[in-house]
Amino acid sequence: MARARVLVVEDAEAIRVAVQAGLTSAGYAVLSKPDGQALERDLTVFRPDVVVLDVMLPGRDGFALLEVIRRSSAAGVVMLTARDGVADRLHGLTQGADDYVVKPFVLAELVARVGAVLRRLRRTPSTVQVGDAVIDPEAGVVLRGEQRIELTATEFRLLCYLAEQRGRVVSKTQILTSVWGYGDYDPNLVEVYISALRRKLEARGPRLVHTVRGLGYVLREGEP
Amino acid sequence: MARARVLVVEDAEAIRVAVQAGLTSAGYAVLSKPDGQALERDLTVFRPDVVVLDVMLPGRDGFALLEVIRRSSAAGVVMLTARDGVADRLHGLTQGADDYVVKPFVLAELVARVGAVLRRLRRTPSTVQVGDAVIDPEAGVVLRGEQRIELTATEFRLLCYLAEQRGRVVSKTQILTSVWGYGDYDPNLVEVYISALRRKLEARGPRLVHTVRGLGYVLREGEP
DNA sequence: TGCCATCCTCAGCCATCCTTCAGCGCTTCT
DNA sequence: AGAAGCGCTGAAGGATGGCTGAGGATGGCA
Repeated sequence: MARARVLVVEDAEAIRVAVQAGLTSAGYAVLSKPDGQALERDLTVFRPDVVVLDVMLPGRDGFALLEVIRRSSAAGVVMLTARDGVADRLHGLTQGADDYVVKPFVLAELVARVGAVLRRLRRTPSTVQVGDAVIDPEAGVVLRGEQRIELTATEFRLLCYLAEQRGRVVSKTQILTSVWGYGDYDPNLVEVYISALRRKLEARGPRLVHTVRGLGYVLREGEP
Repeated sequence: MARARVLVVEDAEAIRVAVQAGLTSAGYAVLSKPDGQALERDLTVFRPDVVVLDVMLPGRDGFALLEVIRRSSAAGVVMLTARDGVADRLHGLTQGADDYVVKPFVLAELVARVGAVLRRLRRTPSTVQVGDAVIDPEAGVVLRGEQRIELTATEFRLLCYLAEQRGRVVSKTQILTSVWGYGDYDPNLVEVYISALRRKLEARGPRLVHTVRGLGYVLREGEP
């Protein structure tokens, strides 16, 4: 099942860590940042479905970032504000935030609000996550941590197939017919491409494509 | 643009009158009722864009009415609740209210929230921004930084399609059917127009139309 | 009618990718 | 221990996909 992605921008580390933990255990893929420094990059690379945004930030403040988000993505925005005044709450909503939470807040409430915004946007995330790798077949993007991985078309199709079947062992024959179509191909072709895929995907990080000798390959994190 | 319609369901007359006055002077067309008796009828006849709904009502309560609204209309819902507990707030959001206001509330805040919900529902960004480029399909204008870019009709339609699908890889076939319609066209046609588009759009500035070999093209800023 | 901008086709060039092959290491079976 | 089987990887050619300049066809406009 594909997970929705949430980007958290919050400078207070205690809160950031807590929010990350809460959202992660609620089943979201979370990326958290202490500031909006690389916001544009994060929006285009990580492509969050929802951004949780602190109002008070070093550098550009939350409202400035909100405008950036609105213009260059379709993500929902939940703002965090320490200021309780009606004026600020109005400001946040008027500027076009989808929702806001006043600090201090109950973690469960933030999680519920993120969920509500997602439901409202009726986003159906298409990405697959395995360990710290994110595969987005629509966008043609593969991430490992925050790093983009460049793959050729065939490598990408192979990875997408493994991602679709992740956790399941698939034979070379299955892979051949699914990725290369019907035709007379050498099983070694799969080996060659698995090899290339590993070289790129597992350059910095633990193994994700596991060999099951005599049976085939599995995509999953952790031990074979 | 036509005025947005707001239906208010609130049994306390003082509040109902105040809310009606506030929303009316904010430019909305308002219909107010003391209960949800004729709710179905009001939804189909008055066809509100947003319903302001009290949680505590004689007869069916707010949550029951919320379900009715969700089933038989596309209206947004702002709930009014006298109870301040987190449990109820979560309940309201979980049930699918678009927002809620806790009594007693500042009238201006309710108005702002109704406005926010409306904006959210109508969230159709007319312009798309990618990097320092702005594309306005309705106005037929393309900007790169401060500079206007002159495009031919076909180039513009191509760019608009890419902008619509920004961040997503689209194949030449998809582009052909979307921009040129059904017909027998050579995929090279797309290549020719991508080439022309790039010459104009990326004359002064980094690449925005990226080639994904074997898959198609993407419009996005930053790395391929 | 004649001009001009735009649209589409064609063909050559280049870079990259796909596929095959061969050799090596590890595991498993005799 | 030896042989056989399975999987991994580097190298290399041919094949493919993508880019671009040129030119004919089309249609609007004076």
